[in-house]
Amino acid sequence: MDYQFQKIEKDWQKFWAENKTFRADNQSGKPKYYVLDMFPYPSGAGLHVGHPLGYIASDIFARYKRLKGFNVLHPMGYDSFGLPAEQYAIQTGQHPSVTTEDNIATYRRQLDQIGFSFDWDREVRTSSPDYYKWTQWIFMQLFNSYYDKDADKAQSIAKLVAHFESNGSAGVNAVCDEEVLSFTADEWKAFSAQQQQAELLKYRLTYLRESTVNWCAALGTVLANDEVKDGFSERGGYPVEQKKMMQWSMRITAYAQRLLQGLDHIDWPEPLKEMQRNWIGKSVGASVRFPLEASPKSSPKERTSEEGSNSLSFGEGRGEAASYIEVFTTRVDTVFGVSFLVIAPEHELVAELTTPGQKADIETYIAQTKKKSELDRMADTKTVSGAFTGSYVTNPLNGEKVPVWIADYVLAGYGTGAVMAVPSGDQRDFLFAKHFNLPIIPIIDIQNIEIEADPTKEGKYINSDFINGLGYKEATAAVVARLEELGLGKAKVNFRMRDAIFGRQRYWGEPVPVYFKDGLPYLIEEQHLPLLLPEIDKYLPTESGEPPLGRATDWSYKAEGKVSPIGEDLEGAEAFYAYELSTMPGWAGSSWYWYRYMDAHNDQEFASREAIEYWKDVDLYIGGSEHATGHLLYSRFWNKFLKDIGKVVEEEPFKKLINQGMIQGRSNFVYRLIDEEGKGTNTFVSHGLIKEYKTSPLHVDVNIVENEVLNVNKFKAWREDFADAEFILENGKYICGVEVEKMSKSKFNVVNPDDLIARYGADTLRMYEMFLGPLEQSKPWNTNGIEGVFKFLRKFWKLFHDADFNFNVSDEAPTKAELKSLHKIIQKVEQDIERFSFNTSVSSFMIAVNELTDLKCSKRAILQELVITLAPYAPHICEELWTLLGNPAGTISTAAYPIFNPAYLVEDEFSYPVSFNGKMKTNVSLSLTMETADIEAAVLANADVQKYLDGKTPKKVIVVKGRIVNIVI
RNA sequence: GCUCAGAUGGUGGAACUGGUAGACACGCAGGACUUAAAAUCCUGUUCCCGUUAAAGGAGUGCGGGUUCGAUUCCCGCUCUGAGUACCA
Repeated sequence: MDYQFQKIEKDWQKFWAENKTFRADNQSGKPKYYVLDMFPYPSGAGLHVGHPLGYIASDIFARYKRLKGFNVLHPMGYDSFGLPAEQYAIQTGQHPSVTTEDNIATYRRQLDQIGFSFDWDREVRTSSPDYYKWTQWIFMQLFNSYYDKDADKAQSIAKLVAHFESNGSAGVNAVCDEEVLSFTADEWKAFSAQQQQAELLKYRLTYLRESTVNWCAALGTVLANDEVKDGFSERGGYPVEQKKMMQWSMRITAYAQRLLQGLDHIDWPEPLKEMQRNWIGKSVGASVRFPLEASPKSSPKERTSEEGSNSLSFGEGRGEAASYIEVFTTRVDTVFGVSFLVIAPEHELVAELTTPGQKADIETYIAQTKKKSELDRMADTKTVSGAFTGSYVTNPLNGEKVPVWIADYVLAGYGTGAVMAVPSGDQRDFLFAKHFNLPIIPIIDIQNIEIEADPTKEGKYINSDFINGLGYKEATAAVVARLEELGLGKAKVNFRMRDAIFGRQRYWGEPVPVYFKDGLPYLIEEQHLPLLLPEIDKYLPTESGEPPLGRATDWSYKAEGKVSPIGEDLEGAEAFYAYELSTMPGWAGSSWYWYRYMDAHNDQEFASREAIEYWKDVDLYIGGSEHATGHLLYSRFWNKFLKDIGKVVEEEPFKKLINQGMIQGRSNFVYRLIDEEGKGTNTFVSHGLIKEYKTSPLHVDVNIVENEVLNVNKFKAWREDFADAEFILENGKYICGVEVEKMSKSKFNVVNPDDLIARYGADTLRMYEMFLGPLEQSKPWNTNGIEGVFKFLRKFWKLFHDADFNFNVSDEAPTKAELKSLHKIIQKVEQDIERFSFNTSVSSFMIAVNELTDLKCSKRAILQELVITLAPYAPHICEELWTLLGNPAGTISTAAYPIFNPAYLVEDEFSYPVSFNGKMKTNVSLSLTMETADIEAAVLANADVQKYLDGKTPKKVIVVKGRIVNIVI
């Protein structure tokens, strides 16, 4: 039979499913290997040809590892909570779970067609209650934990309570809100339960607080920083504004240092690690307090907690007048160059600092900055603007009077929202000083500040009191020491990363397992998990602007017992408490899912101890780099937390990570002829001739174009108005234009894997996706060339068959040449897979099959091994041939990868390339056992070489044994 | 602006540690088979000069450098893509 891929592929996919060929066991004598793909959000559009790229690569790797004797865990699931299903629900009234279900069915069908070796018994769906029960459970553990800086890990909140009970707040070194109370043990005990709860909330790893959020009115929800691009929502492109809201947050900043350090120990692409480093944004510097002019010197040592908190930290606490402004600086050595202070327009002290005389100015300026959108503010970095408050602070080291300004180049969200301006060393301060005529004080002898600021660290200090004459390092140390002595500053590490907002005003997400009592949040009891998403009448905010869950009629909790059903006797109604109305964000379910695969059906734990200790972590994770600062950071955070509380064993979840490149679209164009009146005609000009005519380009469906040649008949059938289109051809063909764009329906450049599989089969698709180029490189999809891979598989099939397609394999002993071809490919594929260079192994397979075809090789000894090496790439055809070779069905998946024998590659002769001054001219074939001196003599004696020498004596002859001869003349 | 990645034939790409640049495939051209087409097979295909062959010259974004020898290493520049954006 000819290569009948459709039948073969269907048969084997059925066989794998029925026999659970790829089921992984949680115990095995084999070493474990965990290959994970980033699970997809099941969108309504289904898979396009770009999606499976990473899945194919990981599948090849997983299948290869099985052949290499590993117990491989290779699961797949769905990140099935998300906005699109909800948007669709709003439009159609259809429950998101219904559309999600449908979309998953489509995904599953498409995935199955490609022949992946997933263990489907372990499938997870983040929107399934069996799954989100454990997402909620992890949330509860976070709520019940705080970060102890001395132990440098998360600890049970009970431990903190015990500390408060015996020692009060003294000696607590924890990551917390900036405004925590100082109290004794007795005072703590005297607090009401409510006061205690309010205080503990300031320490919990997930907590509620009023924060400035990215509010997207069009989507009706808040967005995480990584979901906002240039002031617009990443999804949909709607405007995003800053708004203050009560929000659940995750204290990820507690882990900033560990998240940073962990990067040094994982095998991830360097650019991705760099992105995380930038996102975390560690800067080492100092905090410095500038006392306010009029007020008496503060006694700042009483403050309990600003350390480690990343948030704004102003004043002495609530209700009291501030006595200083705190700034963060990375150049504390330049403190004698401070000629003014700048605080953000949103800074808490602005009103207090503004003198009556300056009030009008300041108010005008604030109004002006408020009007500017986030986008304008970012785009416009050149215009200098600001206003003087009228107040002064004192330089803590030289007592000089320093004016306080406000300006929008200082961001409220970073550091303390205030900077000490050193115009001689900082370009922004320099421009500001020039613009407003403020003094610019040189502080380093070699500084050149004629035209711009000079941030040098070289040279000696001048105009700088006790550090005059010192160098950078000593000066910094001396200034910090003096500030500490004065109690007006200290060395400080600042992180740019903020705590992550953990709530969406949306329906289609995990409910937060929290109810409210007297305005404070409490966890529901663990036995009541999962807290199921309630049914609601429509998926919109309530009339009063509450999130959609506010529409649920029975959305409350009875602490001692059960969830209140509607219409229940209202006796004891005061014991029913309202649930949280927001739901968890998209990243909640994806921040731990790799553990659920380890033990997907466990209803006692998120995964059993045994399963976690066996599988430990993900050995290879493949996915897109777009998740660099979202999913991949949050997952590392949750993993570290789970490690801290002893639930998992590894500090980092993903040992090795590979980013597959994005597949871009490749659009084709036709060119409509424009007539004299400037109107479009129904005549189309071939691309090569468009310079001679007036035309306008028009996207054309790439599926009716082959090798840039338009199928004219299909084009006429494509759209009614083209039915009687006419064409101006070149060489009898209509050639289309080409452009690389995003793959999207509106550009008619979407290529569907289903169509390609129907035409060429999954094995061809798999190999072609790999053949396209290096996995990590982004590239446009181009179906041109898929024929080459298809031909290769047919040729491969033919090796096992005679001219009439009868299966025909001989048991003759292989020749040296055949063994050489085989072992070349065994070695090559092994090396290529280990370095994830799948495209080069496809070429090598082609070379091997070409060679064996030329050798007319049909020997079992060769082909049986070749089939195993190809099986990870083209599993269906290999299963079929493996069975035809007489092996039990399905056993190729666990066959042993052939052992490479270098002896078969040993050559005794080598054709030395001989170059003259580095330019290759001729070859001389010599024995590989020859020594350098003999090679030189033999080469020089060669007739061709003599000809090139043309009687000249070589100046030098370089001989590299087994490689090259270079003659210098 | 900063950070990172990249630039090789008509196209996708290969060349792994500095050692024959262009493997493999597409496309194109020519040929075989065929009444014809499709399919299949064979040959050629970096560019320039050359009637063919030979011979010669140029050549991995641009300009320099190191080296017997550079796509590979170093310096400077241009362009493309990604991330980030007044981070004090």
